[in-house]
Amino acid sequence: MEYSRTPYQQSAALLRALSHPVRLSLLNVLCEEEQCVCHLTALVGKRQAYISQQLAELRRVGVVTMRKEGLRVYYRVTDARVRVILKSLETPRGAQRPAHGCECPKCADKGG
Amino acid sequence: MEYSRTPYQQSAALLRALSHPVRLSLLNVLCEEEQCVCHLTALVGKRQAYISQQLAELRRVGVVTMRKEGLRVYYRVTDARVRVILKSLETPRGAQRPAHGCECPKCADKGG
DNA sequence: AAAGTATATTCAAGAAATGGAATATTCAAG
DNA sequence: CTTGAATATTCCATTTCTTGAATATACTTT
Repeated sequence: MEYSRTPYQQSAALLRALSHPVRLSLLNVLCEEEQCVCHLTALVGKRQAYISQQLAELRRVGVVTMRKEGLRVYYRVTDARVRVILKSLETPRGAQRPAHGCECPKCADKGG
Repeated sequence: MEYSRTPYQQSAALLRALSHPVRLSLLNVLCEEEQCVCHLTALVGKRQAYISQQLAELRRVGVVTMRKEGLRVYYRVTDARVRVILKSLETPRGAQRPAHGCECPKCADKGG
């Protein structure tokens, strides 16, 4: 698992953790404010064990943190990027400016 | 595969397409401006067929579009969310305000 | 139409994610 | 220390992702 050469490895791992319907809905709630597991379980409408699994996944990449208080466990978002990303998902798609010619390194800068 | 109830399904698919080191590096280049496949291949340093595979994946979720011009094929980003997300990945993590009590629907709003 | 170039697609095997079931852990109360 | 409640973890079968290899397609030139 020698997976840490490109700077994209870590970003990819973050995005992968987010790229799941249930985890997204969890984060969406958590982005507002800290919540306990029972709340999250009720909101998402899945088994508690399953919710815990998904929360563990989110912890694994460090986007949420848990805090115990008696029997309850409270989760909250600890990575600001999550909010930006979740918010951007609501954004309309939008397009981009057209094109221009090609200046491949393969074509122009070919001196290996 | 009856997977289209939550609005998160589609967002998750988008994020999943992005959550890959090679695809991220492709998008990073494409976010600047349109590029041809040979350019992308040279930049990323992988086999051409492989790059095409990843570009196809990105096309599948609609974040890039291809345009033919002779033998060359030019790709460009067509989903504004991609830029926001990629940019946010460079952002420092940042933390969040503390906590408060719990008001589970399970606890308070229990009238099922 | 044959040959060459740039790019796309298909196939398959190994790796990883998914989600259910059972079970373990932790804390509070008695 | 036993019981019960809230949450976490482990195990496993199934599905999905990954990526190399081979091959196909599309366009240009001759």
